[in-house]
Amino acid sequence: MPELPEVETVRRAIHPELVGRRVERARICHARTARRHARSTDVEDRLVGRRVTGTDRIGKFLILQLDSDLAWVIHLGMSGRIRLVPPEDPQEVHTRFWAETDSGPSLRFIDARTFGFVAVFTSEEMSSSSLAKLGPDAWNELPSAHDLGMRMEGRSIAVKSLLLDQRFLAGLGNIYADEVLHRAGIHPARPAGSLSGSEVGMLHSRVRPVLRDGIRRGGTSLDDLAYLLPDGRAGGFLEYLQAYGREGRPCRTCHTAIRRIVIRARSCFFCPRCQRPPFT
DNA sequence: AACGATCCCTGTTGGC
DNA sequence: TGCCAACAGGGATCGT
Repeated sequence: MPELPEVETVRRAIHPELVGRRVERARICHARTARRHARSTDVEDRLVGRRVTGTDRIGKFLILQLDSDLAWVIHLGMSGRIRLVPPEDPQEVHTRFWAETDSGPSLRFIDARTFGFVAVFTSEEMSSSSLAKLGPDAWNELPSAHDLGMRMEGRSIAVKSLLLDQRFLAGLGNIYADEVLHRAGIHPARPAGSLSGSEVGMLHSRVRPVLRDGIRRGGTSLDDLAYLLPDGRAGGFLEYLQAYGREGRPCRTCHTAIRRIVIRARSCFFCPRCQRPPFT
């Protein structure tokens, strides 16, 4: 699934291709993809004629800054994919949005399950949108271990669920949360407030290295349906995962079989030996 | 405020 | 081989 490393990979790939380009044509092909606006044409009308001045990312939200103080916001959801292609390339199935630039590549948004969206926000709309509720970015603004510990204190919620809460920390999804917990040796069902100081320190210390490794490999491409790089290649982090999707396979540290449990309707993969369960 | 449950959506998978 | 229910999951929303 596209999480922080995947979105960051996309951002880095499209930055040199799109910054400075002007949008000449834009089309929402599936109304749900523009659901943050009253009408699909709001997205199209606001985009056409605008120039891309920069790129940004907050958590899993990709932001293309535009002139006229507008922000082009794209969320990949769970099956979203951004392609940069020559305008004459045939359209892929499940193309939900496209934009053509002046003498540059076309951006295509392909999203089979339509959990993703495309929006163009004014700065006022940005500050009242869901982006304003995001917690610190797990890559660019990771709080200190002390700060994280303070915010976990007294919380009964499973630490895995808290890591998925984008208001707590923005950018981790199901894959990277499991990877962080495995590398930190912490069981996903542990109440967040039950972690010792040194456990919070371990957790904190694994966040950026896991994200860094994911970004280095171009993210995780799970299957044909989901995330790919903008040039169509698959990300290479799948074979480096230690926990996610590895049920029954040996832990890379201790060779114990990885287990799968469900917490809050989310799969959690963990090593029962390296990640000790909570006392109950 | 904190937390859990439910819904959205559709390609894939597994059971019969 | 064909059919269909179950499954996957980020974020919004609602109930307790």
